[in-house]
Amino acid sequence: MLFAEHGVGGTSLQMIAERIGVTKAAVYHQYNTKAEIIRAVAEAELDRLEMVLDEADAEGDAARKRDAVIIGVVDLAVERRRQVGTLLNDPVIARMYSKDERLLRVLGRLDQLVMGPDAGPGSALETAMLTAAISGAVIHPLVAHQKDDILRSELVRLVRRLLSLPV
Amino acid sequence: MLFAEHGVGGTSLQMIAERIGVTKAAVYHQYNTKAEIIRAVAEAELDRLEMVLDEADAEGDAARKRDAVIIGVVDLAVERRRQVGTLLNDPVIARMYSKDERLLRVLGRLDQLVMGPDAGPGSALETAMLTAAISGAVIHPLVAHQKDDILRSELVRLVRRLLSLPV
DNA sequence: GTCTATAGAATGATAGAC
DNA sequence: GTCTATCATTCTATAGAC
Repeated sequence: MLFAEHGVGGTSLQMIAERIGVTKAAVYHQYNTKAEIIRAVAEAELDRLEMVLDEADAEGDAARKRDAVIIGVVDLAVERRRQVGTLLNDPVIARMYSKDERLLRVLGRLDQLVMGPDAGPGSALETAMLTAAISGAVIHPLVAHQKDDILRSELVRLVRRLLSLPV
Repeated sequence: MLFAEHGVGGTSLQMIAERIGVTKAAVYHQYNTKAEIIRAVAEAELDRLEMVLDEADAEGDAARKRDAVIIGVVDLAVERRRQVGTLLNDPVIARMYSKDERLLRVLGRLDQLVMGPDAGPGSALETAMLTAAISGAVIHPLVAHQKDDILRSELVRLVRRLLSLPV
């Protein structure tokens, strides 16, 4: 993904068109502005996260929902290392979505699923740290070379420890 | 900081010059290329991190070093929320420093100080998660509004939990 | 839908005066 | 050291042919 390679602000429509294999004009036929492209990419990533939440929410009780969402989010982050980090960390997207109600709603749902229905308002920091830890760890210089399956199991273990859950 | 606001790739020399209050030509008198500016900013941030490590290393035993580095890194991240995230997450800097020996050496030192002298190679992921969690949490949408002092104490508490340390 | 061609602004970088 | 002026290139975006 180009946004993850050069940052959103450092990616031009020329690059995007060349990567796809068409001209700029063809890209502009699908999207009217660069902002629209950014939005489409961010929304697609949010779709994936929401699917993970939906699947977890289909579980029976709160504990199973929580376990499912932890595994699901870790899987998503490992599978799409760079993209998840871009969504959460790129300053252009951050500015675009700082007041976006969908992003806040999805993060709120994640918070509820992870921390349980009786979570107070103080749980936000814990959830923030959780998502930051996962999305940041998978692209960290110290971990860049790590194999997917080892990364997955270790991340789940550390996340559970962060949440004071039994491993 | 402009790099934190628009990303490194999305920041132009025009913007930098205007922010300082001079012309582009004046900036080019100090730095020969844009890459040189990026490097200077990243090095300054690394300097700060290394100073924190130096102070922690001056403590007596391993446990005190570890406690000092946790508090120092959290303080640094809260004090410079955006900048720390930029150094660790911006793809342009990441590419520039992916094979930089100084960055790897500093992160290695951090790993040693946090995990102790008897830490195995598996500790890298734990340290990666730690730095990612701290640097990512402080700029997270769910936490952006949080006051500095509360953020500081809560982060230290959660970091210690992540490391299985007594709070 | 995709192309060529182009407009007008912004980009990184340089030359030369003060 | 800082300025104005400029260079070649690239940028976002549009017009119009096929």
